[in-house]
Amino acid sequence: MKKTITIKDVAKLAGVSISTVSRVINDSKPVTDEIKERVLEVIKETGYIPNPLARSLVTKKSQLIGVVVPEVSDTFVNEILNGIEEVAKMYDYDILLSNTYSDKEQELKSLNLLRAKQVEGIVMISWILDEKHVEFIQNSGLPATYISKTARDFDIYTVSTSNEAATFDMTDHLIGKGHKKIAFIMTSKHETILEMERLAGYKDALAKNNIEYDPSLIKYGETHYESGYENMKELLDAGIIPEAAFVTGDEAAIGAINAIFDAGYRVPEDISVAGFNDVKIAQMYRPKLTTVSQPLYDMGAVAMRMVIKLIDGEKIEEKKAELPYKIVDRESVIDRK
Amino acid sequence: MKKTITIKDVAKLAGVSISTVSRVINDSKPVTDEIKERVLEVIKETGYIPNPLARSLVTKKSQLIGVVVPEVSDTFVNEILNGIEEVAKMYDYDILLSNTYSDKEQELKSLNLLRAKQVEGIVMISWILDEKHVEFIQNSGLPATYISKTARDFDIYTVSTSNEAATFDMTDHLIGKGHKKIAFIMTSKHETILEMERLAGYKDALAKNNIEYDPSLIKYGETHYESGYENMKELLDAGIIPEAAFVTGDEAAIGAINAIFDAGYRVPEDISVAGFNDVKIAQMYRPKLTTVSQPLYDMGAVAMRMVIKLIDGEKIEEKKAELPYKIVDRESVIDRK
DNA sequence: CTGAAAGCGCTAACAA
DNA sequence: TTGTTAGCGCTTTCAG
Repeated sequence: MKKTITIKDVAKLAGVSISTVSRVINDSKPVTDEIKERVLEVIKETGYIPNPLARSLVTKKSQLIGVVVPEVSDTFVNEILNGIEEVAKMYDYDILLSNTYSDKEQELKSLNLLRAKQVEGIVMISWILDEKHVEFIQNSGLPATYISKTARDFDIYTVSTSNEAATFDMTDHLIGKGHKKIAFIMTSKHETILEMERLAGYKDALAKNNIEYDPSLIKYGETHYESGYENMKELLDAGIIPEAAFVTGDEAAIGAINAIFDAGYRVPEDISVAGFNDVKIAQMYRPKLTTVSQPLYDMGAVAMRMVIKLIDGEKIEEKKAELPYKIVDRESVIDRK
Repeated sequence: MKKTITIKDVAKLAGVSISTVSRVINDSKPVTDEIKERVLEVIKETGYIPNPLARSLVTKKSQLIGVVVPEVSDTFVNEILNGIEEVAKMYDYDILLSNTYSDKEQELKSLNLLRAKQVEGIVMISWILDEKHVEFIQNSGLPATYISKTARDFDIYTVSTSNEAATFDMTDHLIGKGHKKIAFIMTSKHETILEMERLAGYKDALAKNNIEYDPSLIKYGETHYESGYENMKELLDAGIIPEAAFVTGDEAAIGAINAIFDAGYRVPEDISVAGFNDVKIAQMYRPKLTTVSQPLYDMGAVAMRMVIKLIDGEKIEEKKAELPYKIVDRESVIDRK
């Protein structure tokens, strides 16, 4: 173990007081050039690094921002994370990452933990916002932004894309391609706000096109591959063969496609499949996935930028940043007309 | 802003000294039950959380472990990370993540940064170990482990799988399936240790089976999808149509498969393709990828466990943990015999 | 078993 | 411009 060298050592070696040293490292106050140089010299020689812990303790600034995510290994989350990280680095913040596995209990724990760790702000990715958490964060007085699909009803800083509108558009797009019997496989559970909004979008599109709503075409699940596979398989096993399936997540959509393959059908010739998010694999997979593209990276970047502004006490005009989505038409949806 | 409540407040409210409060939160010394309860009561009421910064400052333990990775969004890295995180959480450590984009310069910076942040140990994932970095870490006296494919020559704590043996085995496996003209697409650049080891494995397998080595079948690249696609495309465009392609990374392998598709060939009927790593998508993709499976999660877990042992001053018998790999035979390789 | 006091490494008044 | 000093919130001797 190496003895760690402190500000005192530097001061002694340079023959000045510790405050002077402090001043040169932060250049917070003027210091004579000559002395400054001498101190810098010593710092270089000794390889001294200020202890950020001690510094944080007094300044109450940790240069840490807490990021809570439902699941790091989810590619969707991953791409948002890239945006978050980039901006954090740009402003010299470090990130404390907390994985909640979409567990509400764990989410609260993470929040607590992060607060304890003295983070200066929080970015939270959560499909479904919980009143309790919002309250918790607001009580803590910490600057925070949410990346979510269901933040509309809260008076908080959010970045999102319009979930309902996107669902509507994709459904409408599918109908436009001549599909009528459209399975709707959600990557969210029953009775959540997310589900309600999506279902509303789906139903509205149906209604607009005079197609009757058929509940047996609806499935609830999760974002991962297996969930999509299972749900589609259940449909097929039940003898329900849709013309198209709209799965609200790309990984799950690919799962669905594989289930279709395994049941002996072709995609898109027999059944078209559309996804949501436009994650990397959407382009890697064959057939390339038709999906709703969201500016994932940007969402992360914007959210992070917002908390930093909040930390710095800058004003933000608009609490809700709604980023644009778009339909990306690739190979997994066929034109039936 | 809420006034944060400190140990002093708790002490006053409970009518005891701060040392007593400290004792009950750490239960480091015996405290009368009655008093203990009173203090606990106050803590609950006030929602007091000890400031870890202050604590770390005196104990010199940050409960932080630095993890430096080449690229978080790489699925390979991601799965290792899961193992790392799980173990960290188990032992109550937090993780400070640093992304280097495989840049040697950045790697050194990250290391410095982490050290400054007072991490107690380091886990580093790096394909190619650099003498400088190893030296840096060793000088810092920080407990560290490396997850790497090329750590053999250093006297450091490493977890890895045998790169050369795995390459040999897969090549041999391909040959066993009746392939002779086997393209070898590496996800590493020319003139790296990694490349040399892999090439050695490949050549040895060829030699063992009396197949002549053909340099025009060899390509160098990177781990990502695009790189695999490009390399395969170049081969095909040059009129070189192998019977099989061994790509030393799954994402790149899928890229290669797509290049083959786009050129109008079938996989595996026309060209077999094998990958390396057995990342999640290897099973999601169709045809399912034949690949070398490495216990990614375990590698992360083992590495993390090692640093923690190191931090705790426990002895570790073996500096090199070499984890087993295995050939996973799925659908992307056909039997030609 | 409990309290007083020192001190972790640093910043920020306050004097000089 | 510089040094002295008082903390930041906590743990840990050291007395009692």
